[in-house]
Amino acid sequence: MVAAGADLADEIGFAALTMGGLAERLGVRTPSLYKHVAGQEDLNRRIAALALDEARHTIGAAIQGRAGRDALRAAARALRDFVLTHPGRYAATIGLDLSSPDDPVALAAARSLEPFSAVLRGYDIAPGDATHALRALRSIFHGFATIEAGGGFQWGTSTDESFDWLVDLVDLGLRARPTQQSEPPSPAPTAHRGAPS
Amino acid sequence: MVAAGADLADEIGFAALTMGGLAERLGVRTPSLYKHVAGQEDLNRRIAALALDEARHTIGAAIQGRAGRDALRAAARALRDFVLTHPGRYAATIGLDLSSPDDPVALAAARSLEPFSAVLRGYDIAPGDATHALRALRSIFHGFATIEAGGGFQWGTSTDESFDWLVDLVDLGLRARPTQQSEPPSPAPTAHRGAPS
DNA sequence: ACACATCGGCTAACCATGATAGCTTTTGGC
DNA sequence: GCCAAAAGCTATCATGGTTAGCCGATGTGT
Repeated sequence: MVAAGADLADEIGFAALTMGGLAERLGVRTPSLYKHVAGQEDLNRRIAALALDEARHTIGAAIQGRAGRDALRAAARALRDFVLTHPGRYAATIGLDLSSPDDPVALAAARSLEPFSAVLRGYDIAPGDATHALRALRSIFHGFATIEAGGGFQWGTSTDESFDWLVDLVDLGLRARPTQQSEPPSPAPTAHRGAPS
Repeated sequence: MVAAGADLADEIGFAALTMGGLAERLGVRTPSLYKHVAGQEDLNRRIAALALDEARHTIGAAIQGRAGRDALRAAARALRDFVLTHPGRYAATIGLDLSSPDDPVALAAARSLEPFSAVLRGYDIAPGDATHALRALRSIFHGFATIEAGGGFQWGTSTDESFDWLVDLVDLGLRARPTQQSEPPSPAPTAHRGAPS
């Protein structure tokens, strides 16, 4: 049922998703939905959790076997494709209340950054800068994808080209940064936990 | 009245802005508002236009007398400050319908990019890449500011530091890009019109 | 076979909000 | 003081989220 809501949101826009609309889509009366979700807020959060997990899996699959700029490119493209093909789902993930750290949505949000964390392992980032770098990647590609999905880029210039240009910009910036001196004594950060940013 | 709506949106969040709430704030009954705006949609767009103009002026003032990285930093900080101090106004500017090119909101949106266009004149960007670079700056700082304003950055790590790190990343990326060969024969792009992206 | 708990649906009703119609009051120029 | 425009009001309606309380189907333990 949450999946049906997510599909409907992708079709008509997340802001236009109503309990009545979803009930109609399911061939059911509105109050029946309350046997499955606690209300619209609950529905929205479940769609968000679904979207975050789907995005993580898709992006994770896209970077398999890649590293460095290839991985960055693949991850960024996978995110962009996800947002363009599932704008409603993705919109559900914006502006969530994440204050309860063990809430399923907050966990999904934290885990959704794992692929980007993996991408950063292909660059020479000082351990103390890991959070900054992760926040940077997230901001950058979230920003592009949401503006593009919202029709914010006017003009004829190809957004595909702009996107590739942006990926190159980020790759160059990550490399141009003064490299950290040799290997730190402590073991490299392991992957057992995606760092929430 | 639009300004009162913008202030209220900053206080309670743009999504929570209602005609009834604004009427109460103004000490007036709801239908009276319809003598001034055509409806909620119209109110939202007017708030968006106000916000875009205010942001443009604030960012424009911040980059006066600066160039290169200083200008980039100043512009990015001014945008971030604007979003953090006026989250409701800024949220009104997201996802606007810009399909009518001579609509006041579309004009304000196009003009709002002028300061970033000016910042880019401090870098050696090939003319054909101007739109890409402008879209990049917009995506990057929009992304960071909206995620931060929405409480999306968890953890204790300072968002101030992350922001400065991001600005450096962009500056380095813009400089590391293979430089265009010498001066183009045509005159440098003038400032008389901000390029909508 | 039967009692019954559970699940998932229903109708009816309520409340908040956006919107419109039509009337009244305020106000400012003459 | 007159009058038209500006700005307010009450009354009313539609939509959408939500709750309460009821009903039928299903499946299980005795």
